[in-house]
Amino acid sequence: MISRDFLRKEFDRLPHLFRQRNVPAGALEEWRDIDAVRRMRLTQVEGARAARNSLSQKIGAKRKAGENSAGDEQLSKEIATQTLSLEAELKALDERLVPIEETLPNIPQDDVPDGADEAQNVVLKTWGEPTRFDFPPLAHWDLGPALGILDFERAAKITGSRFTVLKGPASLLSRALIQFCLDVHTREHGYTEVLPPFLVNSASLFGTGQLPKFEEDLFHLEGTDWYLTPTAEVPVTNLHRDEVLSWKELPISYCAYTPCFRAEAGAAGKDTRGMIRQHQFDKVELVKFTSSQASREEHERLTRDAEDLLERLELPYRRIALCRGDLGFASAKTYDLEVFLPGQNGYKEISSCSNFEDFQARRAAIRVKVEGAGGKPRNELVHTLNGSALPVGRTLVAILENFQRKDGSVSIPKVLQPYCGGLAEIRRL
RNA sequence: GGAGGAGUGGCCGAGUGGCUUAAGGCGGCGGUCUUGAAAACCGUUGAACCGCAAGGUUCCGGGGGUUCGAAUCCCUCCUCCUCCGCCA
Repeated sequence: MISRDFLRKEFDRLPHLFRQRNVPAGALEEWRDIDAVRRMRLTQVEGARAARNSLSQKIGAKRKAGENSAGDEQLSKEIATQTLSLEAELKALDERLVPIEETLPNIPQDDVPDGADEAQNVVLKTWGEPTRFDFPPLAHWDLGPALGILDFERAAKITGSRFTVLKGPASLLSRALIQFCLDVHTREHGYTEVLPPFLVNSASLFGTGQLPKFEEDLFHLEGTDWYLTPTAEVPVTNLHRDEVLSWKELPISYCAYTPCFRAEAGAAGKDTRGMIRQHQFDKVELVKFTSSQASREEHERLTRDAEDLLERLELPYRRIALCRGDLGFASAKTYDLEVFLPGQNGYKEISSCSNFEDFQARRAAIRVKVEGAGGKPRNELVHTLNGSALPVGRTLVAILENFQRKDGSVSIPKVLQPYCGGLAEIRRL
């Protein structure tokens, strides 16, 4: 959420700050008009309350002294009756104001490239060369079933489309990847591992920005307030919801493995083959809580932590800066990492590393006690960041496609072999 | 699932209708003392909102109600604890 104070003070600049960010037409003007009336009503209501409070005090004193207070009691009642409609109006204005504020997206950092959609994203760096083969490389949806390690048909039978059964070495590799990612982050990158609940409530989803705007992307458990988590970002960021942290603790860095569940509403016909876009996938996620001063630097570091894994796995990738129009709702700046997939002869998103600044922290009330002017302690909103490092399914796809050999077998990246009991290659089951 | 008990500031905890402007303690911050630190002592220290300011309003798990007045009484929901049942 954007602060009300900021909206007021910077109102004239808002159309510029929100350009290309998909803000409904007229929403800002509507917000300004309601806010102006609301402040007038608030002042009136609070004045009436102050009058009643002082009357109540007076009544108490009179009664104690044994004096008659009937006149003051009558007056207090009259004020209450007169204020009733004013209070109702104030409540109604709030109920119109808050939904507008809740659906305004975050404001991008000033170095985020202009652009309406993904076509205007900017390639910042490329690591490695697209893998070359002296034979026509297969896509994983052909390679996997041929090896007998990916089974899309039976998954569809058990559950439906956009699910996959992993078998034998694929299942092993999946497990190895989770372990590998967590080990590197905890032992070398300074993250603390967390294993959170996979079901989250609506307050948590509101905190990170999935609700109320994106409910259709989620799986909701009927008759409950529980949703299947779409990413570990939700439970892990909400670890500190409604808390005041100490500046000494920052930055806090967590990594977490969870399965992720996405309804993929509106994705019909997109990436329907293979296991690129699934209703359920495993992912290791990085989440940081930082001071406002440190968040840009920590964003670079977090992105490097994700890239480091791809480099160790010998997977060619590039780093993309998302343009304003392609930025997610809550993000102030996002780097996407794209891995090279021979089966599609192109780069495909494998990680998304975002700085949300105080947008999520304001929604989730995550604060830090800092020293303010004159040494007085005061609360400041933290900055939250997160990134995938790495999603297991897409990484598995990248390994299968990049490490395939002419005879249809697949070699296993060196760093993963110890995690696979020394297994060096996958052959047909 | 059943029966009891309990939710008060960053933490602990007092408070059963108006001297609560939430006592006291811990922790934090500043100071005195000290070569430095510790201890001791002194001071200070919740949040949101309206307002240029003075000042004001709201918040004692959430919501609703009674009352001139609610942390305190009533209703309801949530969470935690204890015991019982069931269970990996």
